[in-house]
Amino acid sequence: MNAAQRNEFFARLQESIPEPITELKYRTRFQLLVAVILSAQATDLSVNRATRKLFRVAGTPKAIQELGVSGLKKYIRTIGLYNTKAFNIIKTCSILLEDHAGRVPHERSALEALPGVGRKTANVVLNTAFGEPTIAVDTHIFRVANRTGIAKGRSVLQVEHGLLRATPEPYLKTAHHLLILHGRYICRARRPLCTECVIADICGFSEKTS
DNA sequence: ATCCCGAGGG
DNA sequence: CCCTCTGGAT
Repeated sequence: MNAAQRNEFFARLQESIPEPITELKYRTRFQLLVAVILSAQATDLSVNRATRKLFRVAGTPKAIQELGVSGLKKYIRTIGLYNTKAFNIIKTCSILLEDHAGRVPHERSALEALPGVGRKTANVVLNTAFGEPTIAVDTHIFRVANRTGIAKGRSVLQVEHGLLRATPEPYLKTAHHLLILHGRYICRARRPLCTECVIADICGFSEKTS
């Protein structure tokens, strides 16, 4: 894909997606961090259902820490991987309180030092909470990048670096949400809606499957 | 490479 | 039944 096509790629995605923002519900950076940890291998709908009650009762590091692991589990039992997530979130709350004055750190290294936070979650927080030009490669973006050919790679890190090079500067801050929302609703894992896709003509995938 | 792990869709 | 969902730790 050449430079003109890459520009067209993002220009059309932006036109078709008026609000390229997260669908996770949160009020503070801390709540976003918790929601993103919970979103691993889970739908945002499932996460929002749980956090609606959780954040109403406990929306701060101190309040969630006071719930304890078993107390927190009661709110997130309907989300997959809840044992690990409950343990990690309680531990993350104590680290935030002890080392960061209860605030979410802006540094990648400090974010990735939190249990349950890897490169993908750190990238989401840096982009969504702090407005940094990061691209978090999740299951959707990995699929969209490889299918369309905007950035091919076998590993998520490979795709992340490819996307950062392939994305025109004006789209660096919104690329993450443009790609993920396109992947969720159009370029779906199964039965992608190529006939409704605004970039089908510059994508190598749809003609291969017809 | 494997485990964790509920809910929704087909 | 199957696959998929904004992964991380070992």
